[in-house]
Amino acid sequence: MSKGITPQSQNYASWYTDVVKQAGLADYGPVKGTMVIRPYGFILWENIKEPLDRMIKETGHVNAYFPLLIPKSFFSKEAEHIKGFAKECAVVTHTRLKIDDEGEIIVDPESKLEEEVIIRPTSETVIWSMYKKWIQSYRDLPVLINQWVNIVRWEMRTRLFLRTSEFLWQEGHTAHATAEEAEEETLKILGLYKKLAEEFLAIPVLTGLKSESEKFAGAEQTYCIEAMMRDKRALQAGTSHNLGQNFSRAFNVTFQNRDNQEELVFATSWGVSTRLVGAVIMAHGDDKGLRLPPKIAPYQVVMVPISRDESGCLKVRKFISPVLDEMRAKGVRIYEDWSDNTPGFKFNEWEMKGVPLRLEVGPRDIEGGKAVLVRRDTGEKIILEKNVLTEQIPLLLEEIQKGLFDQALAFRQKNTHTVSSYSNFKDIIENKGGFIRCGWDGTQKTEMKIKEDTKATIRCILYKEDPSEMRCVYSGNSAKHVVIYGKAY
RNA sequence: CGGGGUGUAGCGCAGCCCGGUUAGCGCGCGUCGUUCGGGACGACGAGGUCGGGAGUUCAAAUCUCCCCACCCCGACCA
Repeated sequence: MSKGITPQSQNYASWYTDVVKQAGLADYGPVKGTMVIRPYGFILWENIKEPLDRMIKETGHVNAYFPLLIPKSFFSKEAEHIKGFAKECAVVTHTRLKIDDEGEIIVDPESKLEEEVIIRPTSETVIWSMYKKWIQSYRDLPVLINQWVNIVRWEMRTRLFLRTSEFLWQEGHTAHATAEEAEEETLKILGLYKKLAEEFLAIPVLTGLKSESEKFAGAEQTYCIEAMMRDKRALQAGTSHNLGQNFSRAFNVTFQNRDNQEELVFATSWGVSTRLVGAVIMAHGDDKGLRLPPKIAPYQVVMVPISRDESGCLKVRKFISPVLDEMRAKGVRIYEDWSDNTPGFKFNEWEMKGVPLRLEVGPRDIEGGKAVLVRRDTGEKIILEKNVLTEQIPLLLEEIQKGLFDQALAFRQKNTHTVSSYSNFKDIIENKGGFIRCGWDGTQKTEMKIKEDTKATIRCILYKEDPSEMRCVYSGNSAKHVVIYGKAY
């Protein structure tokens, strides 16, 4: 247990906030619902972005930038879309301030906009207004554009990284000539997201389809990656939508096909956000703080010198610097903590910050030509000869990466229950928590009833699994889908 | 928007009932010294419109009224 961090078992929500603040990841901004991402948190986000951006580009997409401000009228074009987002749109109504007679700064009533603009809660509408201009022929397709931007969705209740009024994300918007191609794109991106989560964030995810009530406003189908946090709740970590022709119809985006016929284009959109940082925190963190996967950790190794005085520091430096230089040349991210805190303080501090490996170098090590390594994932202490460090540390980092994934996977498996009776379902949701795998008759009525009873929702439909042997856990009718139920963030 | 609560140093709080010295404590912060293999210690020090306004009073952090802000719990969301 760590000083100043509420244990997970006592209050998971407090644990989360404590860790985010004390590890220096983020802080609350001055406007309710806003978040300041501090450098340590931002490096983490950059390290998540970097591999995803690379994968997005490798699959033929290009980055661009569309404006933050969107005419209000655009939102009325797609009926479902506006229904979904209307309640959380920030609206710009005026363009300037002025100083009134009492010296107070007020909104200048004379600067009221003719047409109000909204701050993007997502960019489908602006993007499709532009695609209309750019797409005429099948030769213009596909359009494969992504953007890394901030968006605003006005929220009542906020939690750092998980739910804030403004957040950062990546949103891809593609246009295709056929429905098949759009579906293929939607799934391709889902695959990238899964790969990002599992290979880089070390978070195992389920992939599936959202139910009608949970899908994106304006989509035909929403695919998602869903992860289990350490409090056994589900976190939607990414979504990929097949928008069909809904937006091309709303914005009248057509193209001429090879047969000289006019057709509406097919669309997709997909995104992951800074919420992934929250996912990393909650999928791996323990009572000591963060546990970061080496691939995305801001620092992979922290070197803590143990020394009595200045000359001791010098000896440490002389002993270990060549090793550190060599590792840096191999691309290992290393932080050397020369601050004048005590070693014990530093151990706790860097454990809280989740650094995968700690390297301790003190007089005893120098004398024996060794160094002490401590793994953050297992707490295991390893003493190694100095001359094998450069070779061993990268291997250990790989092991830790894998170790975190394996732990998370084992945890999810242990907490996923296949059930066939509703009483069993309720018992597990109330008393044990976790994911429930069961049959669903596909009706909205069943979905609503279960939500009312238990607050659990369908996290995803396992569309690849065959439901023919199953019955609906609620109605007892033959199951239309195999689904995963859980309480969600 | 309905219910509950809190505003006092950077953070966390005590003091308020029952008005009365110079408003206090812990952490943090600064300087110096001793320390340093699991959250060190000592000395000295800096830091306050007591959320804001009005009122009662010889006297208000403390009593009265108004306002403001934020937090927690219930209907939405990546």
